[in-house]
Amino acid sequence: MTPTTDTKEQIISVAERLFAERGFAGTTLRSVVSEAGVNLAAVHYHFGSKEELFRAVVVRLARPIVERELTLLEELRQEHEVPSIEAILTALLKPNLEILAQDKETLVIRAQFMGRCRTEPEPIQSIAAKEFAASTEAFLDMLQRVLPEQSRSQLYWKFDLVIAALIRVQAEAGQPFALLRGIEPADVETATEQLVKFLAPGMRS
Amino acid sequence: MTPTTDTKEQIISVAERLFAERGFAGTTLRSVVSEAGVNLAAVHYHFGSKEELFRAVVVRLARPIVERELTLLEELRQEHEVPSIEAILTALLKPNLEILAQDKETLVIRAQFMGRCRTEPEPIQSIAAKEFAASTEAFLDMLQRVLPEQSRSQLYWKFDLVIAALIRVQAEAGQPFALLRGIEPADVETATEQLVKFLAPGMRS
DNA sequence: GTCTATAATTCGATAGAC
DNA sequence: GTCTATCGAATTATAGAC
Repeated sequence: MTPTTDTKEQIISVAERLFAERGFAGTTLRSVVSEAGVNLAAVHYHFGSKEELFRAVVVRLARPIVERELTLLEELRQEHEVPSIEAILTALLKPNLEILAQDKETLVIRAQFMGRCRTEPEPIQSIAAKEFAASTEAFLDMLQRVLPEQSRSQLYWKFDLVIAALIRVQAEAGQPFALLRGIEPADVETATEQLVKFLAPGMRS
Repeated sequence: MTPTTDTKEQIISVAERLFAERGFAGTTLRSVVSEAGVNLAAVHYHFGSKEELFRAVVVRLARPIVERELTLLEELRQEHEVPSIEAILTALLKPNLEILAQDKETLVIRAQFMGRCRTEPEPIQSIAAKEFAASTEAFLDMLQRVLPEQSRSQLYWKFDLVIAALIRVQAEAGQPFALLRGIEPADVETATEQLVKFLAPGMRS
């Protein structure tokens, strides 16, 4: 590890937490560098601007999630001609909740950050959307194969509500009565199952 | 109408839209007064601070919705000892879709604003929660009577996902593939029914 | 790469004339 | 109630020494 990498990663980690807690506009670079223990100028040296720092946070978080989503979807396609709704939803939801549990300390932070990505004003939201939405069409196509009797527009708003539920679960993670309360992998497993159970019947109706 | 009321209402209306689009921290009072065509000092004269302006926006939006929610819930209570899940969800969702659909121009704005209320950092979120959550306990109690076998925390996160779905439907209203495309009473009726169908099975599971 | 110092702007809030 | 003018603080971003 070079000192550069340490500083960059340190900045990204703190920025991730503060963006998650306070949003983009609510987060100042001074608060980031203060908590990161680095100099203010380091942000502009390594990232160029506040906006590019946000992109760096998104990229570090989104890439492995989207990758795993597409992998699970491809596995599903090879195993079954027509998978179950539950299996498809699990392939969508699990990577999102799973990756949050890799590090106990950052679970809540990353969940909240992902929720923020969908609610930030432009052009911030688009920065996040480009990294996160790579798998959306793939999931819609798969759902259409399982539910051919439903119109595309019907699948569209239902899929939208699934994402809304996921985001809400992520954003509320760690709260007293939230679905995703804990930090153990078992909690993520349980949360995924319950969320699938909650959403799957509605997809069919 | 006194000039005072006009100015106050004008500020609230513009603030509602800008808070919805850019969030609390992302909205400057200067942008509000600029679009409202009033003086910067008028905000502090009428509301005292940016935070109190936010509260004024919340109050104007939330009060009639919460009132109608509680009315429908009370009617339900007098009609049936144990109402159906569908009836309860309808009492919750219909006022929200109904009121927002009264004016097409403000529909999306108010929906986005309601979404923001749940994602703003403290102390902003609490300001909104106090006005919106007046009916939350009533609905949770009613749901508990219909679903006594489910734990309170389970009902809590499920109720939370219902609200998340509602807000998403509102935010997407008017879009080509959205569930709520039109603003006619028939559209609201249909959207409510479909949304209830989507959510009710999950409440039982 | 990291630092200090500061430029250039913008913010919420206020004082005081009218 | 509404206005101009401005304060004091905070912001992003940069210049330049080391």
